[in-house]
Amino acid sequence: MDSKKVIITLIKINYEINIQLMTALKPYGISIQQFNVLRILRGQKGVAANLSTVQERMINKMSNTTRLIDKLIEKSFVERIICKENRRKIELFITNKGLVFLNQIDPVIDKVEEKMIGHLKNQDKEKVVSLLKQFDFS
Amino acid sequence: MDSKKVIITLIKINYEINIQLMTALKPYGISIQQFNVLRILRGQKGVAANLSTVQERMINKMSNTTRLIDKLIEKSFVERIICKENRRKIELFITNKGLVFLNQIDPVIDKVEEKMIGHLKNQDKEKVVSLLKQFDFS
DNA sequence: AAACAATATTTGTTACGACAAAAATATAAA
DNA sequence: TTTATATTTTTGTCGTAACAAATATTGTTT
Repeated sequence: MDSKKVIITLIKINYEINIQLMTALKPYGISIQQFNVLRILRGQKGVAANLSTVQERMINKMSNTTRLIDKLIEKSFVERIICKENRRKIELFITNKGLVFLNQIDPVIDKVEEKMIGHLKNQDKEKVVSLLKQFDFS
Repeated sequence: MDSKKVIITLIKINYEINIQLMTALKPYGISIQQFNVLRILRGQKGVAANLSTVQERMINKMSNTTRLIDKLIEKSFVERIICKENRRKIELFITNKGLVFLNQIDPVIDKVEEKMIGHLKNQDKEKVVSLLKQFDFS
């Protein structure tokens, strides 16, 4: 099989996944990127996160995290404080409002994900992941 | 296995693929999207393509094809003529310069694709594709 | 023909990714 | 201490995606 075909298939599937996720989030007025940043901040469990910490955990490392977080602050889902020990750094927290919002959305996303691949056998899901991890990006 | 893990893995792999392709194209001053439009136009083998034809064949159907093509016209890789029979339509052609350019880039992309998954067994490539096609986006 | 609907493309807006450069602060070296 | 270097975040710019609305043209109906 042509390598090109595999790549194109994967890119198309990714595109479809994105559409599904976007569509599910749309009624809630939040983008996938903002949603992911919120999830990262929730994962901190009250511990402050620096911008760089968030950035490391994001999929798109080159995105502009400052402005993504600006949007979340506008919505009062996130708070930004200047770090006392090192004033170059900032400290980011998810607010209560952000937590409530996120908890509301989680099942929506879970449902979309299950719809997309919930019918796959466990063995098949593991096979996809193991095959994808064999891709070489060195 | 968690469906979420499969989805996230796929999104991350797609991200890496994009980086590899982008990096390969960068020295040539062209984006993946522009490159793909050029390939679509080459596939026409001299037959004019309408904007809508190009759009149908693109992966990102919602992208702004008009402006993507504007960029290619600036580079003299594409020509745009208003269709005589139906002046709402436009006719798009890849130029000779565009063809030469594309032929120069093809092997570069092929090489990147081979580097990423050329080492996979034929059977494994087919397995990935067949598993990915089982995803449900209805 | 005039009005209306359908089709094809363009334009405008918002959000984000990629990336370079600037700004602010901290740390280390001379 | 002054200078240089490193770190962290912010800002600016461009390209593109998503999407709505506008425009132009054609086709259809009355």
